[in-house]
Amino acid sequence: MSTSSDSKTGKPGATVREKIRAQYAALTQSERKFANALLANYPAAGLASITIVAASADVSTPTVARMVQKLGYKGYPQFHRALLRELEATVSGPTQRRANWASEVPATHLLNRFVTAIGQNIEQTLSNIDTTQFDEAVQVLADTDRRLYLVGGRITRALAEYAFTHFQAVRQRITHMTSSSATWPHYLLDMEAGDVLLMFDVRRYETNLQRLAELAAERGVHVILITDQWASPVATVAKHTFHCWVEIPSAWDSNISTMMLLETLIAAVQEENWPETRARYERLDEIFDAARLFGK
Amino acid sequence: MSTSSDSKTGKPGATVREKIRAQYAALTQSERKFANALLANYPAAGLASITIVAASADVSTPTVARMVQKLGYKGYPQFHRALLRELEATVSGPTQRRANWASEVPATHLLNRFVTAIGQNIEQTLSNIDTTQFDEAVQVLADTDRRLYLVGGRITRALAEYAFTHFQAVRQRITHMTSSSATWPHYLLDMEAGDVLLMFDVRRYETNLQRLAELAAERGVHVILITDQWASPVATVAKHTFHCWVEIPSAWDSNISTMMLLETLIAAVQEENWPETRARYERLDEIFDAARLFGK
DNA sequence: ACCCTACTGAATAAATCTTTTCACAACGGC
DNA sequence: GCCGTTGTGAAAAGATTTATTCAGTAGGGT
Repeated sequence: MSTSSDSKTGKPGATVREKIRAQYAALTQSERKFANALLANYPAAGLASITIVAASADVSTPTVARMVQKLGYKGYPQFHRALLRELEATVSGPTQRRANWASEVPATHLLNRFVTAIGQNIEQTLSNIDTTQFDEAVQVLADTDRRLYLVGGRITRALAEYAFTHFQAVRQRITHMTSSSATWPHYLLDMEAGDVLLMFDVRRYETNLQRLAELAAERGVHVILITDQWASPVATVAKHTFHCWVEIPSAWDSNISTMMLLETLIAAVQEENWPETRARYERLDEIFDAARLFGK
Repeated sequence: MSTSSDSKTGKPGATVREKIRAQYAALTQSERKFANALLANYPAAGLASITIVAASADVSTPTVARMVQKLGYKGYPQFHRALLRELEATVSGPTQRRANWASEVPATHLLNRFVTAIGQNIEQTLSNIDTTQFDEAVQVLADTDRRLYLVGGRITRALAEYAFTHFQAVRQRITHMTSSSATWPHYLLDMEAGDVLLMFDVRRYETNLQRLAELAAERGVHVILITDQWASPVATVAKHTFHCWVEIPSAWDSNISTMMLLETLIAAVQEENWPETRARYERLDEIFDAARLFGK
């Protein structure tokens, strides 16, 4: 469908938004700055004069002028008119309220049903988090005197993996326990009282994980559990439990809210000890740069 | 606060529409002509230059200038700004609804700042998805005549992993290309024209992935790219590209919107061929049950 | 018919916006 | 490290817009 010439100038009838998307790769840094500002407040952020619009995106007027030409408009006034025509069409259309979304995604489209469900899940999850518990868990996770173990179930293994990659950038002494439960006894052997086990367990709950949590708890390990709204049996031995709403119109469960909680935990741990984290990031960058040269 | 002039010009905070209604009796014939044109196409008919706006209402510019002063604005530019602010408020309506997610969590708490950012990312991502492209990509991903390869970068490997686990439940002939690029040539060897490569690449973009995408594309492989708002260089060879907004108040990028897009794709592929998928889920359950007995 | 008042838009001057040019800065390749 | 390329914004020239003035016109009252 999409030909190469389209990607240069965009279809004549395309919306400004579409044109920006089509051209995004070809935009320079400042131009993207403006593009982002416009997309973030579309179309209002493009309906003032070029001077004002440029100033509020914190770029110069020539940058805006150049960009609209890249998008295929002869000049700023033409671009302005295009936005206005779009606005006119949108407002006179039936779905005035959700103009921003509805303009491109029909309400009945799977995308929209899905995002609505996810929004509800996030809302539910958030309103069921006890900030005190959250802050406590963050303290524990940020404490490098404790070794941190990560483990997930069949589906949530990917989340544990994600957690591992990010926590690795933030702190040391982390272990991702592979999913194969056959190897778990070896890890248990090394766990000490005070160590932390961050565990993901959503339905269908796995007996293996429960057994692991029990054994760890017996050894004085601090178990933090991220589970679903119905709560894994692991909750009985966990010191901190977080519930994530996961239902979506589908045969399986969504892990968006789970991931949201995870990312927030990571961000909080990172903030907890920012100077050290920052130093780690810098060193990490250096090493990646070195590795890149390596590969060449 | 309320002066006698308010009764003439309307309350300071009133919308332009309200001000026009309030002043309508005091307007002259030509001014009403313009007022009607504006109300009929609100607010677009007031967002161009005074010259254009006057011409399309078939009145003179002084008429418009006089009228906006009657409404209480110092001049046309101020009137223009007022309309723009209204538009902004309308369009950002759904965003403000997100503020209610806050529930009990204090507004300044990291959780809240984070969730707000994520909400914006999801919204941005959604409004930048072309449903046609989305539907096309789903068709391709659901086609089991094509072999499906999955690959991610350093961070997004976990997403590829997640995609693999779920796609496995939905369809056959899938391969998760491990992150170690040393093994990629073997996979490339087996790729045929028409096969699909679903690739995750968010900044910092990896040269390896770009090279892989190029080689695959040369062999006629259909590359589907999930990237960030700044677009990975892979986009140039990808048949379908999806942009996910990933910025959060943190040193790293959020992959919530990425994951949302992924889950939606999986759900769509699943719906595409529901009877078969359902049968697979049932058999999968049986096998898990059998495996459970196994382990005891 | 006459005047008076209020309204309207052509014309204009001032202000603002738009575009282009150009010099400098940042980056990547050699 | 150097050089060519590319990106960026200050500045100025050119175009447009805005506000005002003012002459002409329409309508209502006497």
